[in-house]
Amino acid sequence: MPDHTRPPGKRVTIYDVALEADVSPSTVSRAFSRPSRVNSETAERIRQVAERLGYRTNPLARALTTSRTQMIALVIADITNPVYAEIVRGAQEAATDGEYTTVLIDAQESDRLERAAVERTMSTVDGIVLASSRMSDSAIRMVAKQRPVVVLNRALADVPCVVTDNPRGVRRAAEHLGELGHDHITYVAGPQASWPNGVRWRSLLEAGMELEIKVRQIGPFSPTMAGGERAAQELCARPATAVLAFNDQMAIGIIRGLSRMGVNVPGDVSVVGFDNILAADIVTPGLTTVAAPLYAEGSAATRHLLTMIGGAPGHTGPPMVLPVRLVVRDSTAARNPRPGRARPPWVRQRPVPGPAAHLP
Amino acid sequence: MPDHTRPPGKRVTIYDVALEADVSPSTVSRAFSRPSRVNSETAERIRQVAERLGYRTNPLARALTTSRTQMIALVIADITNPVYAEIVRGAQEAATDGEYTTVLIDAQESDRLERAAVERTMSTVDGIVLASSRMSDSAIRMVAKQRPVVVLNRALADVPCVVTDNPRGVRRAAEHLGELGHDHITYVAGPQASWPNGVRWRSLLEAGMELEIKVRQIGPFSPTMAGGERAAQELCARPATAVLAFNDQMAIGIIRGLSRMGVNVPGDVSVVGFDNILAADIVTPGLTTVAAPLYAEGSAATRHLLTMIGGAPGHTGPPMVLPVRLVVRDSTAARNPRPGRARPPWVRQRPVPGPAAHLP
DNA sequence: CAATACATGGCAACCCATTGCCACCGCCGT
DNA sequence: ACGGCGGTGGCAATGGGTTGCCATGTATTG
Repeated sequence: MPDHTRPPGKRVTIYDVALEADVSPSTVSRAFSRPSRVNSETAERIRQVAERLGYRTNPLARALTTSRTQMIALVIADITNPVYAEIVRGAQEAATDGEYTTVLIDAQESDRLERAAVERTMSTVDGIVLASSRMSDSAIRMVAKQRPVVVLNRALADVPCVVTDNPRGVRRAAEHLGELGHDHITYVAGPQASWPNGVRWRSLLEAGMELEIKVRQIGPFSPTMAGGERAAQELCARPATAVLAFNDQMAIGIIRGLSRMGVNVPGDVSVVGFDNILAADIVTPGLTTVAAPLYAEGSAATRHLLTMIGGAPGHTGPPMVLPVRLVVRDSTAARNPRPGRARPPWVRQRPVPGPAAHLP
Repeated sequence: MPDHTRPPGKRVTIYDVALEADVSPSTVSRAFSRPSRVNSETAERIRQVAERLGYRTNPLARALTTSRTQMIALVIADITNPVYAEIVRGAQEAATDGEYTTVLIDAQESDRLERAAVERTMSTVDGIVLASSRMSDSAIRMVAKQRPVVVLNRALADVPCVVTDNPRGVRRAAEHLGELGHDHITYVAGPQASWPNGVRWRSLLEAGMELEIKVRQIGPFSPTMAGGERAAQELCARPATAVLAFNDQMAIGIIRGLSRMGVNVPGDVSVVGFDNILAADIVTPGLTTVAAPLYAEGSAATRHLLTMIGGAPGHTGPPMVLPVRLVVRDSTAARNPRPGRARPPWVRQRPVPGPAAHLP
């Protein structure tokens, strides 16, 4: 029997296996990549020899000829944002199901970093999921030209997209606030490079129109707690009784900022967030928010990407829209519960400029 | 002038560039990988042609000969846990500085998944950072034999490690609770596969010994809010006035669970967590916790890995220890502030079994 | 029994870049 | 004028699999 011990440090290749199993390298290759193409007994023998020698097929070498690495990239805007955790989980599950490995890339909310990372990774992966990309439309199309791409949380012609039903979410939030007696909603904007940010504002404009609620926008602010606290300061200068924040982190920041300044939520101001992150449930007061099916987003986007890689035409129809729901907690309440108070007590003396128009 | 338009879908290779620039492929290769080895004018010409043709060196092909992919893997136990966000940031920064790409792998707290993922990825990366690995020591050593590995949040002979000063953190927490009059601390354990979990408990045993504070352990529980809420129920059966939780998420879960049962934190029970996640600051009451330099952990581990990849011997001395600090917030308070109450009012009638001994 | 079809396995080209080694050139020193 | 030398650039092998095509050998069919 030939020696079992290979010189250490040396990779075991199909050639080594071929030698031991007394077949040609191509047969060894086929035994793994197209088992039906080789006699089952031979295949079994090869598999055993391979096992004994500790052979592992080299994915890089394989990729060189097949140009399939069995890896997909998942680009997220900010790993610090808990929203993405669930999305990642969903994507990972779908990828694993399809025998794919996910490489996660954190763009740190930076257009530049995102492009650089995508650039570097592109040639190494079979496809890309861009979750909340901060890149420009044209940059995304550029990427999509070279690799299968699915875009998450953003709609873009000619590129397959998965989005959540932002208009409906905003509408539900506005209805909810309206029912509580609020006739004016302030939208606290997040990053301008964020697609949902624009959509949410426009949806709020529409909803305001239909529901006869006035709306205005302040910001943009960083989509973080710190950003929310800064927004709170600005809110003091231009008071509001109902606030819709770009996301939960900002909403939480707003609540903290307001309470630090003696403003009560929901007594004086109602606050609604977006995303329903875990923290929304643990803050005091619990945050009313628009919940999205995070896990489903990740998994739907990834599954679609996988079919594209498998050769399906990236059906460039309308984006796939996932449903949302409003989770009502304690950060929203009826407006001005204290009778006789036209305005919350913390309104500064400076008169509020005439009611904000429905901006274009 | 030859045609500028390449057949679409076809990758541009050094051969294409060589043809256009009228040099041999090897010269093109050298123009990029060892510019000093080729005439600067030639190199410039080649670079321009390459630019015009849109040539990008194929990292896979390069890796095949150099066996360097310029990628490292960062394996984390649970992407849902916000602790890792900062670690990832630190690691990513260090990697980017060294011209490396990080591929992030989420093990979902599963030994099995972690092994599988590492297995799949190993041959594709130049090195691995295992952050809070759930694998067995032997499995880790196995991996370390094949690729440079740095282990984070775990000490392991023969493998380079980066850990935080758990003993000191526990000691500080115990001192803090002792100063508040607590003479008994209950440790709420996290995953048994977690190395810090064991260390924290043992450190608490030691600290208890020295500070003359009794200690006991309950658990293990899942290191999540849900796990903490379950722990809270068990805490009701076996009351305590001071609790040290494995991490912040459990601590928050414990606080919620307790308050749901009418127990006041910190009035009746003081709770201390570990990690100082963002949420620790936003819950009510604010969570007293042991803070670790997360970002530094990730970056230190990665930098060390990079030097190993660069050829340095993975100095297998003692682990690198990073300092911690105690962040005191509002979840800890003096024991039994209400005079005349030997025990908090919520103690069930069933007598508490004799004070837990200092277990082995 | 001849003719054809199918199941297996080998040969060799190919994927793309890297690199050791050699060849050529112009220039120097003697 | 000739040997030697540094600077450039090309040839060809290499890394580890994959795959089109052909050559067997066996099984099926008329």
